[in-house]
Amino acid sequence: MTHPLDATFAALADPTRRMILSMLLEDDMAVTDVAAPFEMSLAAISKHLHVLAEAGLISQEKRGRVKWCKLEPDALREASVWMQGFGQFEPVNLDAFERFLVMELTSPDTDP
Amino acid sequence: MTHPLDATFAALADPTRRMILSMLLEDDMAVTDVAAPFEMSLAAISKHLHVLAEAGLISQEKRGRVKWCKLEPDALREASVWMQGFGQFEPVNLDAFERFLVMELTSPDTDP
DNA sequence: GCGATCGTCAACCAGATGGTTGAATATGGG
DNA sequence: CCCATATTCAACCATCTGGTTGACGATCGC
Repeated sequence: MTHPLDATFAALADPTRRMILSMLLEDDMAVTDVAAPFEMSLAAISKHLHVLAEAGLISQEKRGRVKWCKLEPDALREASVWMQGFGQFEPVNLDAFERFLVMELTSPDTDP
Repeated sequence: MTHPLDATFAALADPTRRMILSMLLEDDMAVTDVAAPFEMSLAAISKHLHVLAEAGLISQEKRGRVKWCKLEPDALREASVWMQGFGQFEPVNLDAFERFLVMELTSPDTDP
């Protein structure tokens, strides 16, 4: 997996990771707090965060015991630009985004 | 893999598949013609096209012996909307898109 | 009808992915 | 110093992925 877009899209292909990104939209979070709402182990979430960090979608900074996770929205720009080339570029619609976020957050993320 | 966005992003995570989409931007193509520029087998390309079709990114219509592949850019809209929520991205820049396409097309897609 | 062309299917393989558990490494608090 | 907290590491496992090859079913041209 050499092209940066490979890593970006692969990272976005997992619902747990997309959920994490949505959570980080609100505010920076510690790893443990990121993991709290999920049913999987902390180690699994740690791996997911590693994937997101490798893709440049988040950054992580350790302060004391706590590793803080921060959204890096710039990493989405290349992917966004790539995708936009394929459609009729309607203006960005944040209301639609809110709807999708709600859909994501209300749909079962782990296993029903 | 249940959420539609899973399939969309997973399909986009492969450079061969992104290349195919770029090719279909130009015009509809038969499976054999899609496969021509790649070094992998026809069966492999057939699988890639299946993945793209499952994700709704292309449609396929068989006319006679030939199966025509058509880009379905609408399928990118949900993914695009989802992504756009993460940043204030500058207005869509088609020149930038061209640059990325060129990068994709000039960078080795199979194995250097 | 026959042979060539178009495309998929099936079986197989190596390697990546997503999860688990248990041990290990810091760091902070009292 | 000791214990609890925060996070990762290592080993392991099942499943998915992306590729191969060879056989197969359709369809076209003649």
